[in-house]
Amino acid sequence: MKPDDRRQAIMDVLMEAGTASVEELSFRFGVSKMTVHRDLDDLEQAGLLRKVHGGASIQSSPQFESDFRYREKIATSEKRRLGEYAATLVEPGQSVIIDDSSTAGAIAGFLKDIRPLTVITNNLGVITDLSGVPGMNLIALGGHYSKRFNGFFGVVTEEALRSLRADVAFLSSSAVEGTAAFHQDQEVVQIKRQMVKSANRKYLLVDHGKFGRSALHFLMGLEAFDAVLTGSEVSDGHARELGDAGVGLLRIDNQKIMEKA
Amino acid sequence: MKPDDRRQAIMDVLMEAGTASVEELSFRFGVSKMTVHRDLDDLEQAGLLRKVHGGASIQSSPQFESDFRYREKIATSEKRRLGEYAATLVEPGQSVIIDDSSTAGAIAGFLKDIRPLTVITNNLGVITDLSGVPGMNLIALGGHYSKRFNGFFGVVTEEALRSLRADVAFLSSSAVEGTAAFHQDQEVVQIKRQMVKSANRKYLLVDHGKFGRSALHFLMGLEAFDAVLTGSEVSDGHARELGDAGVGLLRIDNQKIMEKA
DNA sequence: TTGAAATATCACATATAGATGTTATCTTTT
DNA sequence: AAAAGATAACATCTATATGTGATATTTCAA
Repeated sequence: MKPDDRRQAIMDVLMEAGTASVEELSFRFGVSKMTVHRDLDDLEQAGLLRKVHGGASIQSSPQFESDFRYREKIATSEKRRLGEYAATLVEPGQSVIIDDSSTAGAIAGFLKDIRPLTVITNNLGVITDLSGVPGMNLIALGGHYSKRFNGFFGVVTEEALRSLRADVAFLSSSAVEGTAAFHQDQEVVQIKRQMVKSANRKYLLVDHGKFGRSALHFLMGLEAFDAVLTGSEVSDGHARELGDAGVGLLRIDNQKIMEKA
Repeated sequence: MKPDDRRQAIMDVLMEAGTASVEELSFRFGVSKMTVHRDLDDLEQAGLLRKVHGGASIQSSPQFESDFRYREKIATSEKRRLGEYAATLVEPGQSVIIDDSSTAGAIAGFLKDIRPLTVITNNLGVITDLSGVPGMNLIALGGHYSKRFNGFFGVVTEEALRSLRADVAFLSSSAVEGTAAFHQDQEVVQIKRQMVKSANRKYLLVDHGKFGRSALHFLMGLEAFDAVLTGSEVSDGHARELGDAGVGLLRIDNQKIMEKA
């Protein structure tokens, strides 16, 4: 295991647990405490965690939470799982919309083998990821770049979307309360709404942590989506609530779908 | 000097001279012939050159020439020079269009200090380069991605451009013959033309090697540009030809402008 | 507040992977 | 076949990563 891999792994541990001791990390990765200290210093330098006496804890200010570098890491395993499953909903030859979220972005990696394929996105991560994949028709949505979301937004984006039509769209939102999705940014909301309009089938991908939270702007009701994909970790209460409202919910297990409500 | 730097440097030499001997490279970089061999093997593996007995020569099939990985490397110093000068034509607060070319792309690095600034581009290299620069309002033009040009093209791109207006545009073309610019790709031509329409001042940046060559599609007459920027290496004959036709030509020296025709 | 225990840091020693050079041997060119 | 060049195998060198033990700092309880 190389240093960089170990550091990534440390972040993964932190993302899960929120906090970890030097002792524990040292044992877990089979390296000295000194090495763990050096890793933590490095990661702290990069602004990814905060060292505390005895270990480290994850940065978690509100400002930090909405930073995409943070968001792209949290719940990585759940996101990968959702992404992997979502990719099975796509057939070769289709066109797919992917929004600016890191959750939807996780699909990109799994789409590389489904060719030919058209991918439409305003997500810079996805663009970088898929540019140069042979057999991949990559359509970028322009717009002004937002560092916070690592994507493109605005009238230009919206107009470009209006002239396009896709088979499937994969979106995410930062919060799900009751049977509606919410997002903290008006501009992002605009684009997501247009994406839904421009696609035949629509799926909302949200990790279980998003349930029961709210955000400033109403995005849309969940009934707008063909299905909501989330991790099996989601509480039965939330699952039932959606089921009662007639919203299709797919709880994705590590191996397969758990339940089709 | 690190291995990767040396390999890059070897490519630079090759780009200039077209061919180089192992002996020569070994001496020039102060390493053994064995090391040069290893470098060349590596670069050959990456498809960037062809080994021949005694040295290496550059890959130079027509297909390869129009590959952006190749284009982004040739005449680097001249391009940097043009880019650096071009940046002086931009004032803080303005909006700037940069096209898909690597020549125009070279401006990006020099624009980072001119803030605030709006940059409009379909060049993925520039987007990657400028995303995250604070004080920079980066507007990407969408469109379908072309690996060959590492940029975005098509109706979407064109439409986005139509709704935008910039103070300055920096373009390049693959050939200049007489007093007209040419390009090998129809789709690219479309976008460049719209860029010119969407900008107040327009500059064409071309390294001296582009003069006297031609390409499939007529792009536009040079009189459409406020000035043509090129290296001082350009022949007097070509310079005179432009001057006679009333086209503004700026020959950029290593230190300053040589001549203002 | 103070001192013992826990933890962190520092400076140096060691280990390791990658890069390079050398020489001998094989291959190509003429 | 001789000369030039390429390759292979091994030795050496170097930067980076890691570990160790000494020293400093922090924590917490008395």
